[in-house]
Amino acid sequence: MRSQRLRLRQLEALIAVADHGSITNAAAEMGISQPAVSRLLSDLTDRLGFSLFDRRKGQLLPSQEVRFLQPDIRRVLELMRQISDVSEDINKRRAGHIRIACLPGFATSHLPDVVASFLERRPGVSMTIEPDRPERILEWMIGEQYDFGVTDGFAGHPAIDSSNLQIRTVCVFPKGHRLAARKTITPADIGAEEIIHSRRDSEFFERLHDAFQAANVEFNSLVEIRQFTAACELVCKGAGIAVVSELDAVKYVSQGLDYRPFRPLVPHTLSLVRPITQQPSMVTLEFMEHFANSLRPFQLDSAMRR
Amino acid sequence: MRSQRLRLRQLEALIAVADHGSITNAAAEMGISQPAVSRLLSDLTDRLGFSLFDRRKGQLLPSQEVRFLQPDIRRVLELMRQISDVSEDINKRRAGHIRIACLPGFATSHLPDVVASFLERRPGVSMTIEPDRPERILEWMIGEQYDFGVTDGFAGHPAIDSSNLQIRTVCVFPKGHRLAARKTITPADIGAEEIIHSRRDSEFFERLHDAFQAANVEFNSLVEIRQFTAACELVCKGAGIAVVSELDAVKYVSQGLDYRPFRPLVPHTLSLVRPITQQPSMVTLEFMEHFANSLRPFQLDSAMRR
DNA sequence: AAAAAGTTATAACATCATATTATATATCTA
DNA sequence: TAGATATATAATATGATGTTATAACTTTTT
Repeated sequence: MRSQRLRLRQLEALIAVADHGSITNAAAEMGISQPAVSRLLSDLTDRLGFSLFDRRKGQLLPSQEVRFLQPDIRRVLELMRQISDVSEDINKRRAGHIRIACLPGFATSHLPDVVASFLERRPGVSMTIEPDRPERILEWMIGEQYDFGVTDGFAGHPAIDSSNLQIRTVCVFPKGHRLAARKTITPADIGAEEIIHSRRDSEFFERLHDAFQAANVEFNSLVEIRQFTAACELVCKGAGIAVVSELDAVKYVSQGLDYRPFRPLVPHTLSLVRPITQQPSMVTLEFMEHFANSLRPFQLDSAMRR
Repeated sequence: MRSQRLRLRQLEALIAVADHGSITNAAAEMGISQPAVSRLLSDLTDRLGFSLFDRRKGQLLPSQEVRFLQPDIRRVLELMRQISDVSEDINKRRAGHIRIACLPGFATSHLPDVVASFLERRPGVSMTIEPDRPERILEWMIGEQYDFGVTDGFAGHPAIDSSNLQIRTVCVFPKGHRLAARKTITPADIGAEEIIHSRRDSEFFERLHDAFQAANVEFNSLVEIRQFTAACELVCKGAGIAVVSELDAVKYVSQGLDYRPFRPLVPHTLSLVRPITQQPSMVTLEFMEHFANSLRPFQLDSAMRR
């Protein structure tokens, strides 16, 4: 008769009685009948093999043995409650963890706003953000180390699910610059300027350079740099001008930068990537949508492209 | 249908599947049938409200949501196992905690041996030992702060259960002392010696003093001190002689002390006390018996008293 | 593409845990 | 000791958890 498995319900009854001093009160507290609790306790006594309570003046006091076990028992019950609560939160998309890999520029310019607004109403959600080079971002995705990635000019890979977004680009210059007089800016307008631009082997540079060639304007290179944000910093300091994603440009208006649309349209291709094999968690899906929405105002939509 | 309470069994199944990659293996591991596990999981899915596993190449991989919950779930299962194990140990008297209050002398002389031999074969048992004055020991008992106490000359109290033991006493002197020539020592033998003795208001001093008076020998007081152990220390240093419990005397033979029985019999009364209201834990009962046994060799039994 | 092998889900049912109500028994209070 | 209160036991209902049998689905092999 040294019976069965230890039951959670028995432990709940034990703690209820310890806390309320009588089986009757414990039963009321648990919302079940007194005999139910009585039997839970007698079963538990059989199971554990020692007496659980001493009766003193009508009060049931936990035995020394029970007192010794109580902390662990309470921890179990607390953890069960917590698991329940957290799974509730997961359903409300209020708990979980999202691992994001992105370009370094993104981690400092656009992403923080998006992340902050996302987390604001989701107290149980946490994130890991890993800024790195595009090649590493792809590795993270393939290895399923991260749930979601932001990179640019992604060519495609069998293990990676991606969607490319065309982001509007603008010509940036220091506030008060002569270019501020123009409504849009063309290669011809900036032939005389020194240009800060992305790497020569990048897809975006190639497209920008083509635009200058087509307009028969010389491309006057000053600095080659990876990140649009760094280019903006340099422009702010008056080092030169640049054509960058509008996404980055807007962050620098408060720091003395001004910008105008660049024509012809030379969009910057942003790639949202994720591991194809792994089913993303619900909260990750929600974040990806949230992120995509945050880019919508900067996207080159069909209306504009015409 | 967002059903019932979270079941332990469901969590066990979840972890088994996560650990063994398939429902079939998990079922084998748990020693139950495959459909049983299948149903536990489907019930749990209903309960939690999100999918638990992604199938990839025939392997079941835990979903992101499950991975997020896994640490807590494992902790619950581990704690349940632990509660089971500890309660086993309690039954074998191998786990528990015993709070002992005793006279300061006891804490350094007799008790350590008894405690050490008791704990040796009981890995899960821990103790609190509080050395204090007799008055405090009684307070501890009345307040149920401690499980067991050792004091002396206890008069009785409605909240305290006690048993008094008569411990043989001996006359102690430095090795090589002239008294070593005698087989037993009487007041007449030590009339010339300076005596180190317990407090004048103690029951034991009174009885000792009476013995001297009955023998018509002057009691030559040198030092009055609470503890027998302290008296032994002084005797070792050659300060004088003393009549102390044999219990304490034996600890000092290795430190240059010698002793002989004292006549007439003036036993020292040791009191073992415990709170009367509180049922002691099984391991405490066992310790009290162990402790009483350890005193038996020093007890004045009826055979000796004649 | 079909067959074979393996895995999982569903159905029908047995058993045990956990609840109920009714009632006997024990314990406390006056 | 009587009455009030608390607890245990009995009879029974229901849900959780198990079983076996079998259908449905996947993956691998032919």
